[in-house]
Amino acid sequence: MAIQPFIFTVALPTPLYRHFEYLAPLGLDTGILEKIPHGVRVEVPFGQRTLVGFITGISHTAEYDASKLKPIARILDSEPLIKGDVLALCQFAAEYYQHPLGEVITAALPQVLRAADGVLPTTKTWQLTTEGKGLNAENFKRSPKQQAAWQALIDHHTLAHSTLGTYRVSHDALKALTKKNLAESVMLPSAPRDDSQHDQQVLKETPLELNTQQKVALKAVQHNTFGCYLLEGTTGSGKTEVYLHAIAQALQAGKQALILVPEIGLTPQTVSRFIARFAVPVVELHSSIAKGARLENWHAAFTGEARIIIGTRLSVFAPAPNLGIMIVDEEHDLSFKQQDGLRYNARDLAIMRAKYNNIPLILGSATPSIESLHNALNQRFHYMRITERAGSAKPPSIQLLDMRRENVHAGIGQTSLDAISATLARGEQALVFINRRGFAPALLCQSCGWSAACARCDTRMTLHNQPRKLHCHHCGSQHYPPKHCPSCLNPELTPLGQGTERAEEVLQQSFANYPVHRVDQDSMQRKNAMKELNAKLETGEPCLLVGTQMLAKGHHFPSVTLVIIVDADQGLLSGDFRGIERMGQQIVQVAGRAGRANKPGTVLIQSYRPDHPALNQLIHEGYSAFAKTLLEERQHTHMPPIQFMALIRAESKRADNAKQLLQIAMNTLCTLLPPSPTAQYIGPIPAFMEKRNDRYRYQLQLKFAHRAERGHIVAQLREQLNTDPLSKRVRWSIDIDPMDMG
DNA sequence: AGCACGCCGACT
DNA sequence: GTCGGCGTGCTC
Repeated sequence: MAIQPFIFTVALPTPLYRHFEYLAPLGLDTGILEKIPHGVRVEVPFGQRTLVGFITGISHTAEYDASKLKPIARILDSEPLIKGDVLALCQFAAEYYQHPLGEVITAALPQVLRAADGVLPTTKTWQLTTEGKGLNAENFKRSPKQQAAWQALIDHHTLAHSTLGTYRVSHDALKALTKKNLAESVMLPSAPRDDSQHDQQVLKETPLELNTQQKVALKAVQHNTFGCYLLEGTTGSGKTEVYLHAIAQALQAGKQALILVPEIGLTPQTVSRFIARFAVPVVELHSSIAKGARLENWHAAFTGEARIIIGTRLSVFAPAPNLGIMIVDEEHDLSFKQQDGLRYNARDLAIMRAKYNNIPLILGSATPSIESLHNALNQRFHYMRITERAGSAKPPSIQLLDMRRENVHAGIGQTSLDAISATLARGEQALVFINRRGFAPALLCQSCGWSAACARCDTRMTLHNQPRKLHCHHCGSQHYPPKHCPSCLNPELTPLGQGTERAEEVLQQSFANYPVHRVDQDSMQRKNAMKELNAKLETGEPCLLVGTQMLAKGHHFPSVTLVIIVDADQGLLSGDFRGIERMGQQIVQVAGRAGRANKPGTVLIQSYRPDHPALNQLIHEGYSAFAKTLLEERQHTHMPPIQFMALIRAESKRADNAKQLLQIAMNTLCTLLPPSPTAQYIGPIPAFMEKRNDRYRYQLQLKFAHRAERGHIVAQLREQLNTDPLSKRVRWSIDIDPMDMG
């Protein structure tokens, strides 16, 4: 009988939507080849370079011309790094988001392991040889130490060298067994999980008492089967306490918990709350953890040693062999959606992962996304609401200010200034929210109408004062402001509109006796800036906080009793159909910073459109009613989550290239599936900012009534578009379930 | 995506 | 004379 060749299919990190076939590495025998599991990393020659890929299949016949196959250079792992639910999740994501599998798997691994020289931390581990396994206790009658060692290896299969003491296994005995070729020590990449820890105490501190609504919510989650639980609770309602109780149950059952938080939400305080509560290993995974530590944390999750894993969106791919519960905190947050490359939504992938593992998933937010609300009202999610505030905290009183009737000083109304004055006089802290960094969003010549524009983008440049420079917030270019108008030579140029720097300046002048702290990207550059600020705020001394979004997320300011929202209307101006939803979420999130302690808070919302129905509904009936109305609107207009969108984006230095590619895409689409009420295509249309960073950007908006149809059509479109030569000269991408139309 | 090959313009 | 601009083609 002829020897059957081994053909391995390998997923590679290239934008080519195929798998590649390779011959077995040289010098390995059949017995070993047969046992190479899927998901193992391999180093392979690919054209002129070598890449790290992943085994996705083994067969004896090649689809590709067998004479052109090259052998695998080497096998990098003794066990797969991507397997089980994570592998399934990668496969799902690759298909759903139209991305090559090799790139998805590569993205799912920590940076260090994407390179061939990256390996898992190894530990010296003892195991029996085949010969050793074949023996029985009788063989050791005269050497009890060796018998004990042998018995321990029979019971546990492998023993990490560092744990010999705890198992009362003698090193000498093992050496003796090794000499007789009954045992051996190998460097294994992962320490096996110690199952004896299950009965150990999980809690380190006494949990807080839950109120009735929290108890109801917790009871609902007490299932160890798949289910999505939308937990809607205002800031300060004690959502986290519900998470902690639910996690405790999973831990007590010996399971792991995976918690996803927004990018900005992963503060040391968040992590320390988990560490304080639980007596189990907690690891965090996000971009500001150093590479080496990230590999260690990832590895601890991989072996099961880490029982709680907290991380940002990428952690939805974190390995966890024994997952018992997942949590997505602030599930409405935009940072769960990756905005380039593999454009996945970690919240949506979390649902899939919970399904694969048949475990519960809690989605928590004070301001649920319209998507999740839809699922909740649909009964696809369990809907739990906490309306009471935990402890004695009182909800803030919210007031809408009609700015058309206000005396305005640098964007801040007299009523607001009076309220700030009174707050400071009472010895309390106030927060002013302006979602624009810099001094002024425009620099204008009032005699001829010229304004400072970015040369690379279709936008005005923002004036910054420290130092005084014009910045483009879209491409990063900056230069000094001209001394006079370049068009009419007028020496007086006027900064137009309000940014955080100007608000800080004006407020510092008005309230000279109190400190004013600015919180934005620019002022928080320094590593410990936030920490230092928090220390100042914790004294409870009266002060003013001025800042952007940064103030609205994650951080708690317990002494703040007054919140001013300067530009509530800004969201109404954006072209995005989600603009109003964003505005509402932002207002509620910022408002939530007020009155968290026992002092009642006040929120003043400055608006030039105080009669806007959505804004009024939000303020008078609350976020839920507001969101329900938006959902009804989406129902009438067939927008997501009622229908399913895909965006084809294209950009190029020469405008017509991108436009032309999208025109080809449009024609292809119309051939694949003619437009109908259940499949609508718009475009090519210019993106929200047509020119950005010297590139012209266009898009095609696709809307389908059926999710599966979107999948089929977009997959075919992608395939056909890739055969067009123009597709190589234009940067283009497919965005499934886009979160913004920019 | 990379990387090589290949053909044309403007420099030491 | 070469250095380097980017169009084109290929990757098991």
